[in-house]
Amino acid sequence: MFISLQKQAEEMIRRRGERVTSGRVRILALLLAEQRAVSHHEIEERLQGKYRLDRVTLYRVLEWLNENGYIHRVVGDDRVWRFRANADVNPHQHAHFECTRCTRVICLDDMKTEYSPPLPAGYRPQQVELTVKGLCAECA
Amino acid sequence: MFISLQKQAEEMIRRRGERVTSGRVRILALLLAEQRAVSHHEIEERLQGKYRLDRVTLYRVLEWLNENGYIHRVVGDDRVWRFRANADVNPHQHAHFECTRCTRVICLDDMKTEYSPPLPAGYRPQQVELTVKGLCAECA
DNA sequence: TAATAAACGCAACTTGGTTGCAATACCATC
DNA sequence: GATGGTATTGCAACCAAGTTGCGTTTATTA
Repeated sequence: MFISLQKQAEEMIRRRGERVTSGRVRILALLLAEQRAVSHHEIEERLQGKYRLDRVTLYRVLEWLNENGYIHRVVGDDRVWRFRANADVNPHQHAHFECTRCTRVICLDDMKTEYSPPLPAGYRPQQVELTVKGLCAECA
Repeated sequence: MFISLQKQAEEMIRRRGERVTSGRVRILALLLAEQRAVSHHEIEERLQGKYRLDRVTLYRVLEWLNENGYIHRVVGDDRVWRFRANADVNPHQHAHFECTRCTRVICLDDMKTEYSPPLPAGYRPQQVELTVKGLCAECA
């Protein structure tokens, strides 16, 4: 299943001349298939059996994918990192929705805030993050 | 020092008929004196000597102050809670600035976003949080 | 001032994430 | 296709932030 995503993930990494490892491909493919931001723990659960990966490796792969711009991460109110594959949209301007009941996080990709609030003198903005908290469709 | 803030803090709690304890007063006063959001750890450091408080108690006091609306908390990219006394502004609409170098967090109180981005069907927004990341005046 | 319910302090625990290091897997080159 | 060097992996141990249980102390109310 998701063979095409595996291929797509592999191709994304190879194209940039980075080392293609099974872990990177599997995780990136998994995140590409996902509509929302998933936690380290959730990813670990899905990689059972012969696909299982050491938790440390998983952390490192996620860190690597993040640093190299394949994915991005958000920290929720439960202080847990959640990861999502980057669409080709501007990576420095995205919004998230966080459900206050089930802690699920989804990305609101279609928003295009160019909003930049007034900052004190000397402050330099680099990135604006907007999080809407509330109840998701299932919890509402 | 800050006697008036101690008094103010005490008065805030007493006025609502809640139990006035030295820990609550000290911490609320400390937060009232602060222009930015401070972490549990920072608060602990400032309460040395005869003012020192057990870390667990500190966590519990902060939790209590938060639940009772005296303060609010933000989680930064370092996954650490930071606390700030609530101004009398609308508590459900505030913005923060987070320095990507020194992790300092300040509150941008004067912003008045009424912005509510389009959500998927069935989703119910409760609160909008906007975080601007970048370099603070000292780190820029 | 005594009764009592809420707060506090201590110790032990949990969870999410990190570090060091030896073993293994990519991939470039032969 | 074999080989070697470097990047990645897995394991074990570790760390930091925050939580839980429980006996002791303290703030309030009568």
